[in-house]
Amino acid sequence: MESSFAIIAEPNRRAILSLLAVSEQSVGEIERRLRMPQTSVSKHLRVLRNAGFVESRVDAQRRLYRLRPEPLQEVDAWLAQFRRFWSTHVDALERHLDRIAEREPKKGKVR
Amino acid sequence: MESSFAIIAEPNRRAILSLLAVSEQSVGEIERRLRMPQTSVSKHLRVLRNAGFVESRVDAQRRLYRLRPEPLQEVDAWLAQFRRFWSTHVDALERHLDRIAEREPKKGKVR
DNA sequence: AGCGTATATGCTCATCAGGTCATATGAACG
DNA sequence: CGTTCATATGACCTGATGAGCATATACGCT
Repeated sequence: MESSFAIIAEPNRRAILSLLAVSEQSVGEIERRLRMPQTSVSKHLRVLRNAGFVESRVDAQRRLYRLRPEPLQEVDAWLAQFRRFWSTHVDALERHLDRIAEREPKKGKVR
Repeated sequence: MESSFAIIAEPNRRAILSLLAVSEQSVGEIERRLRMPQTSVSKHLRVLRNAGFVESRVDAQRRLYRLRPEPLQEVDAWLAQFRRFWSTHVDALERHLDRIAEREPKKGKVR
């Protein structure tokens, strides 16, 4: 389970991360909110901790988990190479639509 | 193989996507550039096409593959919920360091 | 038609990850 | 100190998936 991408491939882990994005949570809280067996929550948290996505803090018998930003930033960095492509793609689409609009001004459907 | 996240969990598929981010490529070109067996490239491309990451165009015996933006944008949208957290986290860290610096000016270790 | 090139598909195998159940650890509190 | 609450860990099973190999399809050229 090396890459950060593999970690967030799992839907339950994404749900946990989304929860933690709001605020620090205990295992029990996650368990209740996601209606997921405690043992499963603990295992996913372990994976997330090993991969650096979360860190835990002890509060009596509870462990409070909070997010750590680095791995998600890594994913974000990988996505960056495609952002350039998105805009040019959108531009191309717009130009395409413009061409159609110029060539076929028959239908007056344009508001 | 539902989610876009599962698709990009595979390293070879990420490599293919990165290649296509530069420009349209044929299967053979991908095969050579990534030094990956053709049959494997074709299979990954199939997965990518089914998930909407790429589309193909026919050029004689070749198939030219190009990127499609939507699924990656979906991933980007999911990441958005954490961006807020990144900045506040950096701020918190800075405030924390500031507090330490003010409270413990004993050790002259600070440059 | 026949051959070479380019790509796709089907099959088998091995691996791995997640769910579940049982159980262990560990702290709080009477 | 024994019980209860909160969390972690280990074992087993099962399903999914990627690699590799063989083969199929399809186009172009002579």
